[in-house]
Amino acid sequence: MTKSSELPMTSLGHVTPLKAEFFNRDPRQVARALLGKLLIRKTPSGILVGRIVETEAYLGQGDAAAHSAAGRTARNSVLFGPPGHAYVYFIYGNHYCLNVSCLPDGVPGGVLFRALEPVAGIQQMAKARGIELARESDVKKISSGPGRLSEALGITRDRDNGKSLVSPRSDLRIVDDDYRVRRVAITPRIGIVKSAERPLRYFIAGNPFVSGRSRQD
DNA sequence: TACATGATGCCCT
DNA sequence: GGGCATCATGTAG
Repeated sequence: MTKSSELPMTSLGHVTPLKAEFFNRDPRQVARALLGKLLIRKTPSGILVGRIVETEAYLGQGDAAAHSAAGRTARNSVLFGPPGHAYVYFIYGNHYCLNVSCLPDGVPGGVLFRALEPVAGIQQMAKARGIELARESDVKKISSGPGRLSEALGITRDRDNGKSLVSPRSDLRIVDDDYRVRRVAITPRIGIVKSAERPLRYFIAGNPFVSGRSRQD
């Protein structure tokens, strides 16, 4: 509330930027709590805003699917650092995925952003994705998927890996606009082989912008 | 230095 | 529903 005046998004009304403490806990709690929050990207040509509708938790220890499972390396070091920082990695030769570090400095863990519901800067995001907004349903192609949302927001490893998501000066932040999530669904994570059965994927039940199979509640 | 693999998305059938 | 592009990273040799 105190910082809301710093953000040029008066059209969205009252918002509260999340602080580092929000991320200083178990990734499962963070993944659940992030649903309904707004991810905000400031660019030279405008503000991009998306509501977080789908996340996945990656536990530092005892989670074979997590990048941090085999210990600290140059690539995954952000996951071992302080909470509230962006961990961006390149995957399948084509896509970037955005995560946020959780837990105290020295303890690995993170949350993957899997899907956003476009809120503002929709035209600019569609352009970044190279898609035409011909029909209403085309909006769902903008940021329904981890690689898609990264492309929509212009997120890359060089530009964003290691960046704070809780600094007032950061061009990438998360805020709370008091949006109420009605119902949360929990399922196994998508696209992994190890620890594939663990229910660590969280999404807003019934939200049409959730990626892949949004059924189940 | 070489090689296998992956927290994906797109296009084709 | 399935195949494939495409490359950074980690590990083996």
